[in-house]
Amino acid sequence: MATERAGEGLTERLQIALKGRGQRWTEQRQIIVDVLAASDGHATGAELIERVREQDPSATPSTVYRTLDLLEELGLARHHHGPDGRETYHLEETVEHGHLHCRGCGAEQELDAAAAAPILKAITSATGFSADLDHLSLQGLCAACRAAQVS
Amino acid sequence: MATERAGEGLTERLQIALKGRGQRWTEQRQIIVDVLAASDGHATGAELIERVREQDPSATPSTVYRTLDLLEELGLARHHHGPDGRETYHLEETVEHGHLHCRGCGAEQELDAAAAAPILKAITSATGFSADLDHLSLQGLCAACRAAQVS
DNA sequence: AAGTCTATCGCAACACGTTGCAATAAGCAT
DNA sequence: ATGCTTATTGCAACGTGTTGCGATAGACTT
Repeated sequence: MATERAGEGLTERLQIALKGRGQRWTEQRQIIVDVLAASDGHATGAELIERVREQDPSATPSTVYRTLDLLEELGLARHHHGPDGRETYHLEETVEHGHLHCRGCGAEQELDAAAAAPILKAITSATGFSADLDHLSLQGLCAACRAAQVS
Repeated sequence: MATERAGEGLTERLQIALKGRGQRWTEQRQIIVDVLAASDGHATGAELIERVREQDPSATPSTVYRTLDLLEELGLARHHHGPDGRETYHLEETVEHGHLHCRGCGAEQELDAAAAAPILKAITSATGFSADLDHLSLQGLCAACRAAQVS
């Protein structure tokens, strides 16, 4: 039961993708991918750095952020911005999804692809824009808070 | 035509609102409101600070950000996060609107209330969530880039 | 196996935004 | 006008994320 090691398939995919771009596979990148795989769901940059440092205290923020950027370029990871502008990262394996932040109760809901489909469709027909679900981060009032406020 | 001075009505509204909350009207706040009014459209925190400093070199970032937060609490200003997580602020007088960032060409479109209406409606019916248009910041591909990429 | 090229790393400095605290000054009461 | 209360300010330090640069070390060639 590998709780720390990313699936061999993922590592392999990465090595191949990197080689194809003339880039290199390093111990650090293995650790960062592992950490990202182990923290399924979301993790902020700071959390990821902390966890990477547990395995390799010599790791620095710049390396972690640069690797995250690289993983995004390769389509293996994504990030989005929370309501406070901070970033959270997750592996692309995670189902693509959006986020809803309620400014009333602070709750955060996820928005899966099925629920988002009509929204994305409305966006496209209103604007011609094809929006990325993974960057869709809405703020507003959830149903409960709305009911409470209407009074 | 006052390009630097916020409308007297606005200033008055502010003074009254502040007094009602046991808070104070200061020179700094006047300057910040003026700057915000003069930079119609959007301005980042850093830009606002710079412009405030032109009028009062002793102003500090903390004061500017705290005042912006205050203006938001009073419903006079808003901020939203760009695709890089940085913030942009604008007066509430500005028409409420959302933003569309194209990851292909980097273009930024505004989304006015009329165009957004069906989108907000779709969000509500899919999730029960009542989304804030001013925080609606989408990323994706604009129509032109989509056409170019489909090739 | 040794050498070469250059991607990656660690470091240090920067940029934006936030927070705690002591000094200042706004607004009220006398 | 003078003093009092406390909101506001400036400062300094911190947190997150980014960037430039010299040193390190992968991967390939010979």
